[in-house]
Order: sequence, then C-alpha cells, then structure tokens
Amino acid sequence: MALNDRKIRILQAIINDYIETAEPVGSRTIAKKYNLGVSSATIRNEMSDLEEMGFILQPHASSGRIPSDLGYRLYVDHLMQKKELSYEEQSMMQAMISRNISQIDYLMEETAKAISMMTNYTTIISEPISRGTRIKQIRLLPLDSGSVLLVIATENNFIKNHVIKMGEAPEDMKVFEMGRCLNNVLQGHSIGEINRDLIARLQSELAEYAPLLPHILAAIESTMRAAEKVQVHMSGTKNILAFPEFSDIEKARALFQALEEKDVLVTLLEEGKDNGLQVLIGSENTVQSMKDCSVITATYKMGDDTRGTIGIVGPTRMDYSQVISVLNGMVQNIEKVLRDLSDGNKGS
Amino acid sequence: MALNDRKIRILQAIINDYIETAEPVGSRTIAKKYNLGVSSATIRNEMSDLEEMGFILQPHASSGRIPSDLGYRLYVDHLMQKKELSYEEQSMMQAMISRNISQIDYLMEETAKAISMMTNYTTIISEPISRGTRIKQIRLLPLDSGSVLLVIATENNFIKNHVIKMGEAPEDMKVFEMGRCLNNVLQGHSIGEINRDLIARLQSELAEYAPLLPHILAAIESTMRAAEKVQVHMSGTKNILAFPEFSDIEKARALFQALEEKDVLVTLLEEGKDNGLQVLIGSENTVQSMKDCSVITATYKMGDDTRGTIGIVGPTRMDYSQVISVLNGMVQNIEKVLRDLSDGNKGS
DNA sequence: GTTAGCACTCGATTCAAGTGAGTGCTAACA
DNA sequence: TGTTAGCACTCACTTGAATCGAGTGCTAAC
Repeated sequence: MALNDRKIRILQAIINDYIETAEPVGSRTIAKKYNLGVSSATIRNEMSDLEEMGFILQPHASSGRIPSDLGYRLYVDHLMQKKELSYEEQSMMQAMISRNISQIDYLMEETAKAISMMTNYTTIISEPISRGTRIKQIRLLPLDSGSVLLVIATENNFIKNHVIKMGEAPEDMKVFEMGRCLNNVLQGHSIGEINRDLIARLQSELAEYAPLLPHILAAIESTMRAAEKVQVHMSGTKNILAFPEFSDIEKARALFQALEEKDVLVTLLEEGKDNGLQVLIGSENTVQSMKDCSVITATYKMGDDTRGTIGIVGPTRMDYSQVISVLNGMVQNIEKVLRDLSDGNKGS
Repeated sequence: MALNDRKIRILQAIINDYIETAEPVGSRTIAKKYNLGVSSATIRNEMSDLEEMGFILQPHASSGRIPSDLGYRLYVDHLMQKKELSYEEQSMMQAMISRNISQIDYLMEETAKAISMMTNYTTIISEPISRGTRIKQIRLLPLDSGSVLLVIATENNFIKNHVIKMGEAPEDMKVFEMGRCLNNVLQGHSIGEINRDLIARLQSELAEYAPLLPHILAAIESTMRAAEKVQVHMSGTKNILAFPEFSDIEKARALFQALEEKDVLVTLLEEGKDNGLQVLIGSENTVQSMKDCSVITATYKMGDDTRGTIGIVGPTRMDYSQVISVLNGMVQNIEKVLRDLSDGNKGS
C-alpha cells in the first residue's frame, strides 16, 4: 500500500488537529476543516489504510483517530514545516535571559523558566560540563589561623574553591609561596594527568610542607570532581497539569515522581547528548513511566568540549514545530551569553 | 458555653480521625472508635455546641464534621502531644544529610529531600543568609592576560568569586600587591561600611592603579549583594498530588503555580523568620492561593546572625505533631552539619 | 475511484431511584 | 438536669437504564 500524497495530507490534518484539540479526529471534521476536495467517505477509506500502516490509532472502535508514535515520527522527520520565531518571541527570549545574569546557575534557572513560559511545557537543562578541562590557575589563599583556601580556575573559566583545614596554617607569605609552586607545577594539566611524576615534583618543590600535601591533593581532586558533576535545573512542571492527557491524577503523579529523580533527568538529557537536536517520541525514550511523553533535547556548546543539554518534556501530542524553533533559538542565545560570560564578566 | 473536658476529648477525636482518614467524622464513629463512655446522641449534642463555638464545620447539612482552622489552632496550641522521634527516624535523618556534603547547596537539597521523604509533605528551605557579614579575606588572583579574579571570604566562611575583566591586567606580582592592599583596607568591614573614607584610603593606596578601582569596587558590591540574595530549594512537590484535598486538578494546579514562584516561597519562609517554630494554619498565611494549606516553619542558625528557614507545606489536615518533631530534629541536625562545615571542610 | 446513505458501535450524558451515613429533635429515663 | 433511644429527615453518592451523538464500515450507485 503506497503512502500517496492524499494519505499524507490526511495524516497531516489528523496530527495538526489532534495537537490542537487533544480530541480524536473524525473523517467529517477533516472533510469540513481541511479542503482536500474529497468527501468524508473517501477520507474514511484512506484513514482505514493509514491505520493498517500503523500511522494512526483508534482509541475505541467508534471514535476518531489519533496519531501513533510512528505517525508522529513521520511527521517530525518529513512532514512538519519549520516555524520561524516571531520578532516578539526572539526579543522576549533575549530580554529574559540576558538581564542581570552573572552566575551560571542563575542563567540556567532563567533559561529554563523562559523556555517553559514560551512553550508551556516542562523544561530541564544541565549546566555545561567538560571532562578533562585543564587547570588555568590554581592558588592558595590564607583564610584564618587554621585553614587556607584553594582556588582553582579552569580553562573555560569555571571557578571553584575549597577550604582546607590544616590544624595550624602556615603564615601568609608561605601560603602564597606554596600556591605559586602548585600553580607552576599543575597549570595546564587536567585532573586525569596528575600522576606520580607530577606528585613527585610537587613533593620535592613543596618539601618544606610535605605533611600538608595530601590535604591539598585531596582538595584538588574533590574540587575537580565536583566540577564534573552534572547540575540539572527544571522549570514549568506545573504545566503538566494543564494537559488533558494528565487529567488522570495517577498519570500526573507518576510523571512527577519520575521528574523528581535527578537520575531520570540526567538519563533523559544524556540520551540526546550526541546529536545536536533530538526528538524522542513516546516509547522511544527509555524511561518507563514516560511512555506517554515526548522529549526534545538540544545540545549547547561552550568552547570546544564543554557542553550542556536542554530538554523539553511534554505529552506526545506536543507542538513539535514550535518547540524545536524555540529550542534552536534558545541554544543560540545561551551560547552567546556563555561566550560573553567566559570572556569576562559584565559590570566590570 | 464552656469548653469542658468532654468537648475537648471529642474535638481531639474529630481531629485525629480526620487527619487520618480525610473523611468528615460522624458521631457514631466517635462513639464506637473512641471510648468516651457516652452515646452517639450525647456526642451529637456536644458536636453541635463545638460547631457553634467555631471549632468544627459541616461541609454539608447531613455529613459529619471536620475541624475548622480555629479547631486546628486549639489543637496545635493546647491539645496536641509532642511526638518523639524514633531511633530509626533519628539515624535515618543523620544518615541522609551527613554523607558526602561539602557544599551548602547540596546540603540544602539533601535536607529538603530527607524531610519530604520522612513527612510526605512538600519542603522548602532557604540557604543561610546574613545581613552585614564582615569580610574576612579579600584577595585578587591573576587569571589570564585580560582578567583577574576577586575572591571574598566572609566571616561565616561563605566564599564568593568574581571575574574582573580589565582590558589589560597588570602583571602577576602587581595583582598580588593590589590584593594585599585591598585586604588591609577592607578586612573586617561589611559591605555597608564601605564609605567615602575607605574608598579614599583605597584610592591613595592603590593610586598606581586608579583606573582599575571602579571595576574592583563594583565587583565587590555585586559579589556581596549576591551573597545576600536568598536561595530557596524545594522538594516533594509530587506529594501534593497524593492528598485527596488536591484530587481536584484545578486546586493542585493553583498550588503548583504558587510554589513555582520564588517570591511566594520567600514570603512563606519570611513569615516564620522571627519565631523559632511557627505554625500557620489555613488562611493564617498570607498567600491567597494557599488558603487550604498549612505551613510550618522553623529557623536554623549558623553563628550569631546567619540564619535560614525550613518550611513544610501540606493540607491543613496535616500531621502537625509528626511534622513538628521532624522539623525540630532536622534543625538540630542541620545546625550541627553547618557548624562542622564552617569549622573546616571534611576530607581535609 | 468516489460518494451518498444507512445500520451499527460505543463512550458520554442525563435522569430517576435507591442507599446509607449522618443529623436534629423529641420524649422517656436515671 | 443530663443522658439516651428512637425516628424522621437530609443529602451526597451510587447504580442502572435510556438517550445522544460522533464516528465508523459497508454497500450500492454514480
């Protein structure tokens, strides 16, 4: 059975209508609303074929049809026309995430909020992380009589600090001196590269403070590890309750349950991390309790190997075209903001 | 009409039963389940009195009674018996929030998660903030050719950094020298105290770098301001959907809407910030869309004037006694962890 | 190949009757 | 005077039958 032009037009009509109304679409509705130049009876015949081919489903014997996951897949891959963002949307986007943002976690919060506001779906976003970033600067500062502060700046301008408690801290000038040593030895290396050779060099250079060295190494390691941990932000969960597909409170609860687990969020975002933009429809995603949801993910970059992912979660009946355009726009936006951020902070 | 002993016992029975079952309580239920030694008819008479006094309500003419806000108030203030935490609960609490926590935002996340897991309500928690903290150490580090890093440690060991972009950064030793100057002048002062005199002193001491001074001052100000901004964490929103009072999806939606606004959360927590432990029942809290909820807040301290607030949100029919004991236990726990954290970090 | 017409299906809505938990009132009782 | 048994009454909720209507599949005619 061939998927001729008319079948495609009918499938498109069904999907468009169902996305809009969330009601199964009947042949008569299509005949009236979409001018295909044929009668409802003809459309019925075509629909029967489309069902046989697996693109649409009948929730029960005498109802209209709804798109199947396969139908949405065809739609997303071939039928859907890309929407352009309106001027209003673009400037709204910029206004929302560019004001006043100097810290990465605020930026994430604001971005997630902006997306869920514009799309009315739920947004999750992971902070940019990079495996194997190199150390740009590593220094020690005197803090008080019993502790010093380790400050590490990586090449993509992530800055982390760690308080090192050390019984009795060396005097200020010595702390600086140690810091300078550390910096000389470790600058330009990633955490994975801290091997015996480097440690031996540190031990000889910092011989005077040998007992402190393990403290310092432990602090470096834990700091770099923390920098590699994925931080996830979410916004717009309330939107879920607005969709008729979740008017059954048990379904809503299951979804909320899933979305409250960080692991689940990370999994969802990970699934999309290779491709630039990925659409997972219904059961295509691996999270069991989200078989009725689609997830659209996009990766944003910050420098060469530092990246994060944005995901939008909604019912399979989601406005793919709009979501994709918002997502594309937002990726560009966030990449720009991140560039500005890592080039040097605002207000200075 | 006097609130005699029997009336109180009946009220208590109604509240206990209603908290447990979420169903209006009838006179016959009370007569059977709670051995008051009188018949249901007598109880009916007493209930009629209690209703007249405003402690209980009848949802409709021929149903049982439910407690009113006033009834809960009496219960919380006078009738409720304090529950002790079981040994299991205590150790569970400690296990959950003590492992692996070296950063304050993780601590907050974990605490909120632990509380909502133990109570099955929704938890919000604000990070500790302090107005007018003093600067303990303030330093500059060279970062790269075009920027330096400002690091500020406050007396309660909050550490913040800020990248200062400055066209062409001075050479390393000069940066250190500037940092030392800054530290000499500003150490021990709070942001509010940075006045003309101090600025003048900085200007004369840093005369050589006068054009950079505004950059530095702006960075200090923005950093200290950020440190004073309230950060709020939330966990367990999904629990809301489990309560029959929110089986009406519109009610749930309204509540979710409210809880997604950071302002609302801050308001809720602020309302409780004076007292150690505060119970706001139903319409006692000022958030319009939360008239059916009770909010229990407790303040935790970290040093003298640094504090944060934990709030638990649930339906007015909440298990006040359990929530209060969990909250008290958790405040002690978190204060201990914070003490350890600010004394010096673990793992070092 | 397309269409009009028709019988049929089946979820959703409506309505009336029935059920039961609970009340208020009254009269009898200790 | 306080307590209780008994009874009529209320009202949300359940149940089941009738009806509605959107939609289908099939057939016969164009």
